[in-house]
Amino acid sequence: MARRYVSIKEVAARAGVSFQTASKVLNGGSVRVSPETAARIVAAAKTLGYRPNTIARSLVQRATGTLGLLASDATDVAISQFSVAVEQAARKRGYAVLVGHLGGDADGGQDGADIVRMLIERRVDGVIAAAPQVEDDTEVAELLRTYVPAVSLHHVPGGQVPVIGSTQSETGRLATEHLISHGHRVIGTVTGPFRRRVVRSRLRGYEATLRDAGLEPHEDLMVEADWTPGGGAAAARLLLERVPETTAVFVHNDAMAIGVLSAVVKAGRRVPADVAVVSCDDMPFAEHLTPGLSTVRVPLAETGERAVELLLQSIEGASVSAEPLLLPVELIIRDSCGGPADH
Amino acid sequence: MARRYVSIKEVAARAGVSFQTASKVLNGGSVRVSPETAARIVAAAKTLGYRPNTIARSLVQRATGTLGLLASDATDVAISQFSVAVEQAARKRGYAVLVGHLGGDADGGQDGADIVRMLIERRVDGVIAAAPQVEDDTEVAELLRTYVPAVSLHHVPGGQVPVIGSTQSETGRLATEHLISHGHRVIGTVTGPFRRRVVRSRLRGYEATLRDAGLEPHEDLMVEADWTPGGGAAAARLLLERVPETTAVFVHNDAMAIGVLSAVVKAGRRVPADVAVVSCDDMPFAEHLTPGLSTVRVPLAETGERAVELLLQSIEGASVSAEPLLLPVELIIRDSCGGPADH
DNA sequence: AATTCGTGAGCGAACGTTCGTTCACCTCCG
DNA sequence: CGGAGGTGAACGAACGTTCGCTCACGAATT
Repeated sequence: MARRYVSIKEVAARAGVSFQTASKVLNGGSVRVSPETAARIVAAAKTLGYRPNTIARSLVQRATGTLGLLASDATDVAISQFSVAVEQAARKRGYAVLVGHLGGDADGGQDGADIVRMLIERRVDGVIAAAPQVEDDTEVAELLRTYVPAVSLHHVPGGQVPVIGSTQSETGRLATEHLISHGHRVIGTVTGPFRRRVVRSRLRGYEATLRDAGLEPHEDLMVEADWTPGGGAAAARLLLERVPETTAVFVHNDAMAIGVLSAVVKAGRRVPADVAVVSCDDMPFAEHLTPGLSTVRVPLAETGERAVELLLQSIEGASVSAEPLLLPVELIIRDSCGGPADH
Repeated sequence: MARRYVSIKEVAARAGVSFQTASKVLNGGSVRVSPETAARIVAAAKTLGYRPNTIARSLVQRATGTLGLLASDATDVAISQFSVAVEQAARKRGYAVLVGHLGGDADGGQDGADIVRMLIERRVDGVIAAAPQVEDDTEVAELLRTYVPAVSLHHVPGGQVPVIGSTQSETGRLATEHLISHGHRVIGTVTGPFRRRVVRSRLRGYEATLRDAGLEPHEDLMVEADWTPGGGAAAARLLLERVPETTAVFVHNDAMAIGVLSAVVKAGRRVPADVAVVSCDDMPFAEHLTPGLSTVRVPLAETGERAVELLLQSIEGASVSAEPLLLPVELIIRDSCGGPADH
């Protein structure tokens, strides 16, 4: 209780020097101070328990060494993987991370702009947006454009904010191609919310691949869900009911895949013998589901790191490409799809 | 590029008032200003795109409105659930959250103190520690004790830091009792790292319950793992190999349970018919595993909220109880344990 | 007509730093 | 022995706010 931080002035007084000199020794760079005084200052700082006040420092330097992270409710494992990667990459480079999580998809990302404003008022040096909900939030876009360097994982209406991500249509293509190569002809898909770009891109990949193989995509085969295991289970039930001939499912994330696997089994079918499943993400648990989940690996941790790098460059004034920086995805074959293709 | 924030002085100049008056209107409380001037100031702020600088505000108010969160690598789903809850609870009360994630358990939590120092230098108003790795880190403990109000989810060596959590021994007891009530006599357990207090508490509950039922706990039945699905799978394999008579397993978290389920099945046994499984946490996916995972629900989101409340009280100077605040746990019965007890 | 009061606004100081400049003193050199 | 040069440290200003006090002015009260 009654804790008080000691300021550099008190340290200086104790060491018998001006506070500016103490500042040079304790925090500043080029020293121009005799070893003895320096030692005296350091000793004083130590016995008083001095901790530099970065708030004051930020004020004069006009930089906080802090990055803001706008994340969608990171109960979503994928997002949380990404956030951790971002924070660790940032800290390695001397930056701290201030987070704001949006509420569920339900409230329409209403508070995205509030969070960004909060970050701006706290004068973060840059913002990383990782929230599909803001894909079409023009208010957020406008704030990011005009106030602070930013990088987004998702499309930003109006542009001018660098985007980083993965080739999502490729994700849909890889999964679908693999299922086709196993001889499947009735391939359903359990997706995230249709209005998300990720979802539409993946669907584009899925549909194009089907057409390339001479199969006509059908509405009944595409079931919208909400990224959660429960949603995935419900969607799978619906799919099998609407199109009982379905022999394969492409699921848009691993969390939903958990639910899909369980729903398929509960419907009395075997995976992969009766229904093959391929998903997206490759979360750490995917390998250990029963059966092992085949999934298109999205390099979330790497994306986080690259996002930080990109943002830091942009903070340092480098002008960054308008073209999205896309990291490659990779199909990881396990058991749920029936193993390696056999053609 | 070349973005510059406009300060309140520029707003004031444009509105033709002193900057202190502008401050009163835009950020301050009690107004004492005529409606017309107020309107003029607000208008000027709007056209200039003024955003208050909380850095400067923090400096004079000696409070940042920011909470620090020291979290263990939140790739762990449970921790990430907790962090999200903390951040949302904090923001609801006007606080932002600055996070620091420790590296894997491997590097011994070496950087825990670094993170806390970083938080302190950024002058967070309080710190929430959610990292088992720091359970016996005296340096972190000392920092928390002397510099900043804090609340921890785990024991803090030397005390004086309020602790919040769940009754962990109860967790072990509930799970074990339920398995015994199903008639199981050879009950193994797949645990987190032995050196963690959570683990030891749960083991205490497990052993005590076995003894109460006249069963002698045996070392071979307790297998240490690392909280991950992969670790859980390996541990389960080892357990079934060492004690093939095992008919039930108590797993220390849902992530490992995923691996345990898969390892049991791969060993040619059925869950729950041959081997019953009960776990801890109740993550959103637990319900949707195959079979549905019975698990002792740990109220992580609620714990996060309570942690924030407790911390805020402590920041406001309330002296808080030395006794850990423990939230109740609850056994959720699904299929992996064989359903409700039938005695 | 003299005094009090309230209202609207200005002003100085402080928060804890960093940064660039100035200053005092000593040594060395011609 | 006088000035140049170098070294160690002090000093003033600024960063963008909040907070408490002062001040001018007009209306209301005596």
